[in-house]
Amino acid sequence: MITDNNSSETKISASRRIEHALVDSITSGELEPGLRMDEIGLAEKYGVSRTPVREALNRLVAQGILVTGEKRGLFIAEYSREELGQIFEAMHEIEITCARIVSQRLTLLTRSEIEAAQAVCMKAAKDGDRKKYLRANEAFHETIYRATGNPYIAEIANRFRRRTGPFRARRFLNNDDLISSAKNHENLISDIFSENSNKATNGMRNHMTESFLQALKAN
Amino acid sequence: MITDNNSSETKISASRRIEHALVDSITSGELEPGLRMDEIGLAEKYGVSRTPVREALNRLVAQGILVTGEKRGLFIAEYSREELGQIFEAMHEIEITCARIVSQRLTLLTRSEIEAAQAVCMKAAKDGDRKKYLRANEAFHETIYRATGNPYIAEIANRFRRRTGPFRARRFLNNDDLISSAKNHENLISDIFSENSNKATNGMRNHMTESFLQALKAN
DNA sequence: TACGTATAATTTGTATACAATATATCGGAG
DNA sequence: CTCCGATATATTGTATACAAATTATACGTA
Repeated sequence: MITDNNSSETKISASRRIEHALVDSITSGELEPGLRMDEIGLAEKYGVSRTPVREALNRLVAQGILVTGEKRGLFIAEYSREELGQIFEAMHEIEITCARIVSQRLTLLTRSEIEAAQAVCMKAAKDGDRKKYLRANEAFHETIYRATGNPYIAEIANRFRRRTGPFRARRFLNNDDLISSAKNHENLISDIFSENSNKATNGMRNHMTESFLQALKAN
Repeated sequence: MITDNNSSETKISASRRIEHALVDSITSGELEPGLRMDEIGLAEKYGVSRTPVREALNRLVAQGILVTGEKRGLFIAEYSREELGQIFEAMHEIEITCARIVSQRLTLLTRSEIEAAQAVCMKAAKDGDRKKYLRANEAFHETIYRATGNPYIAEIANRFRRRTGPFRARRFLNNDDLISSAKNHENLISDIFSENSNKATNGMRNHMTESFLQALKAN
């Protein structure tokens, strides 16, 4: 959902605020998959009534971040090994498509943005700042999505990233993992910047395969 | 959103009922893009209060079927020529991905299902039953999505189909258009059934290009 | 003790109320 | 006659209330 522009001075409704807060907590892995979302508890926590909480939860369900389980209530989506394989495959395919498109449509601006995003990743990795790296890594991939010039494709890719967030977050255990991930980006970038569709496709394929393997190990 | 199983004897909430009714009316082109969704009007029409209507509308927004316009209120999404190009490109890429995956994973069951779906299309086309053909065509594509064996990819594809529904619906003007579309399916099927990824990719590419051209003409 | 049943406590879905805000209508000044 | 501003109207977002349905608890019986 093509989120709202500039955060500054935009009057934001309680339901949006809660939605964003929850997406943040969930994708970062702070709230664990399987956890039940308690309407009343959330309402109290955010100092509002159930109504805006329900709106927020509804939107998260539509995004696949929450699901209705066996019991009553909404739960943070959790996936069996097989489902995890499927959802990563889907993300994989979208990412590859993005990489191919970007490699065909590079501009000075998009090249710069991608390099800038990568610089932030590298710095966070070298500083050993795990939390910062997680954010920078997400931003890096989002930059690639945007560089397709197609907001609809970018949105799909972002949604998959949000849904798989909690499972990917677990994989960065030590500082070497961060460095290794950032180095991977370098290869990916050079494949995309080659403006060769096949190279870009394979570059992203490798990057995602790597990423998936580590996620599988960690789950 | 992986809709609820068997329609029979499933107790369905008012908000779901309204959501489904609206999705139906919108994707079939019955309600035109740009139309404003009036909460109060809908509440009266369906004999409920604003609350369930709002829930339904919220979900449609999350699916990109409704958008917030300049003025107050929610509107059926309408797209500029450029946006239409982008959204069709996105759908195009997903469909191609589906076709490739299906061609690599055909089973006796999925082959049969695809052929059965096509038979329904052909019959509707020959009968000149436009409304029936529209439904059969959607079902045909959905069958292909499901044949990927990956519900997450299938869901994405279905969502794009719903979003572009109103624009594709316009293109079938006379009976020849129906026949022509159904014949196109035959080629697509033989490309997919060849179990050759490249053939399947190109087959779907051609099919979608054709479809997009006609949609552009009609919009 | 284990099971089934009645009762209590939660929880969901919907209705209604209301304040805040955006849009429309109207009237007057230039 | 056109533009501006004040007032009226409509609409959104949120709060609260409540019935229906689900889940948990307690109790009695075999």
